[in-house]
Amino acid sequence: MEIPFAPLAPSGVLSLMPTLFCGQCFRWRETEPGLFAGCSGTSPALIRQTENGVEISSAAPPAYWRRYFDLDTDYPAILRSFTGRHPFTEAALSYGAGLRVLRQEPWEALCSFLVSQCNHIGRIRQILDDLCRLFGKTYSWGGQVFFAFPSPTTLAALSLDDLAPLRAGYRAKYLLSAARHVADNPDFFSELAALPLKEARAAISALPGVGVKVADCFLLFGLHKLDAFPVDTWMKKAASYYDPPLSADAFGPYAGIAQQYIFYYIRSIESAGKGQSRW
DNA sequence: TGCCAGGCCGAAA
DNA sequence: TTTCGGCATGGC
Repeated sequence: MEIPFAPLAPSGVLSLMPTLFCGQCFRWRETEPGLFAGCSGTSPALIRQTENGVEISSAAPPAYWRRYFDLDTDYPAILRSFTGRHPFTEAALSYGAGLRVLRQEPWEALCSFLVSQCNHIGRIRQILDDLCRLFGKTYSWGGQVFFAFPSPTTLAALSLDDLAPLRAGYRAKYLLSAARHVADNPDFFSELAALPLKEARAAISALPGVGVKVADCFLLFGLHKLDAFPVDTWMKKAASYYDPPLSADAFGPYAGIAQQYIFYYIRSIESAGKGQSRW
């Protein structure tokens, strides 16, 4: 049976490859060239990039995915505010054209970056896929099987032994403590979202395994606080690519967006140097 | 075999 | 306040 696709974004507005594979999320996969399968919340979707733009097939209403891809935020205006900062930034903005910072489910984003610490992209994806396959609800759409991200309540009821098959190492205990905290405080994320960046950062940093890096990644990718700026050792290592060093001060309230374009660009340079294919 | 990976934690200086 | 070893795991 033919799968119905509906227009989501016109050409030039949203580019799926940089958006889904820039390191802000880990569970989308490209099932065939230009076609991507993934799940947000309880909503599986197939999304494809065509010459006319992006089209989507999902049971969830278009408004859900418009919000997920942040299509009601004026990215051209934001990106214009970055012009003139530095030639390296200009190159990054050009390279990642169409990249948008997703409005992911906060719980999934928190878990994703707890798992990400001191880990490879491939293993992050593997661990999160296994987590969903083992403990998430199953959905089918378009002839494909999808696994939703398990809820905090579901994970809170598990033990370290239950998580052992994930091979997540010391990160497993961070997942469990976060799950138990959120399960005990159902309004945790909505309360954090209402706080200013500094206070929200302090609150999320109180969880075990959440340091400066995980906190800022969560604030940017989970709570869509666009001024969060997840500088990390990797970014510092890459400082040789730009002078003066990258600073959140240079990008104002949208430092997180600028950072992500630059991060994506640097990753491409590093991968090319190693002779690796797209990550 | 050794190093590294979108780090964090706790102890020591 | 900064520095540093340990922490789990697996790919290269």
